[in-house]
Amino acid sequence: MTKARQAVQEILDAAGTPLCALDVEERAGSLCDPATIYRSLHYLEERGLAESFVLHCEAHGTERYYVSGKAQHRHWFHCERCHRFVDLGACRVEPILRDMEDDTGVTIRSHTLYASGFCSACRGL
Amino acid sequence: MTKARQAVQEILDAAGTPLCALDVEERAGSLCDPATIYRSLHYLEERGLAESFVLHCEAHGTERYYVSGKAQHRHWFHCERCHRFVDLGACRVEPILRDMEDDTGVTIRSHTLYASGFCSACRGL
DNA sequence: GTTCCTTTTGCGAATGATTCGCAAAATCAA
DNA sequence: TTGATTTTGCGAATCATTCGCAAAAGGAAC
Ligand SMILES: [Mn+2]
Ligand SMILES: [Mn+2]
Ligand SMILES: [Zn+2]
Ligand SMILES: [Zn+2]
Repeated sequence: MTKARQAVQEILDAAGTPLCALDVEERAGSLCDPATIYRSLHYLEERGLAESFVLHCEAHGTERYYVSGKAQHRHWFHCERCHRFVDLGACRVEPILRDMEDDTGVTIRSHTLYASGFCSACRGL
Repeated sequence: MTKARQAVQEILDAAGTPLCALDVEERAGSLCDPATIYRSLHYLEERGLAESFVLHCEAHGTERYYVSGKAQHRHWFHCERCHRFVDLGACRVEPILRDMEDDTGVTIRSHTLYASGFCSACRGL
């Protein structure tokens, strides 16, 4: 584990919310080059130490977000107004996916689920 | 409804699988400029005539896929080997999302769910 | 701690999907 | 028709991400 990879891992572990590459860069300061951030994220994801999903938000465009792979697999909500993520808790769709596998014959190795709308703070605005 | 928008709508309605912008372009032939394809897709999505999701596949990178908004809302599986989509059937996660709303206080306006792995044809390779 | 080999990094250039600016073309309403 | 509004084509610009490559770092025997 190199210094850069270690730092990225710790940033994700401590975040408590999905981070895009730029978020990680900011938190890493001048520790390493942006390209190394990307490479470290890939490195961690390949080894299951990080997970990612791609979210499209009207305001920010398409961005890939990363979370630590050390926490329990969970899903996220993205607020279209304040652009914060809300933790929706541990994954509840595994049984449904298993049904879908039975129905269609596919073998599911991974899935992406996220929701968007307004968080409770932004709802009445 | 202009000629270009009409054509894009018909392409999505007839597709039976999610299409990326390039797929739509190919099917539209020289009917219009690529920029007009993108603009038409946005136009249709704003009006609920199309839906999209962003999928990241190791082999193809990050791409946005569109489906007709006229069919029932459903979810898709993406094969990591042959890169075809398999229809997973009508959405089954609405009740779970409603529970998540109750648990967290967020208001969900849309959600994205897709799975990936190997389709039945690619499984034994 | 020197030597040789493998891996990682920085830096700048390239990519590729998508978006923009703007003037021409098409639509629409009166 | 006419003038206003919307849409389109085309090329340039964006922007996140990736690449190429040479320098730097790390590692395992001598
Ligand atoms: Mn956002
Ligand atoms: Mn693919
Ligand atoms: Zn909010
Ligand atoms: Zn397949």
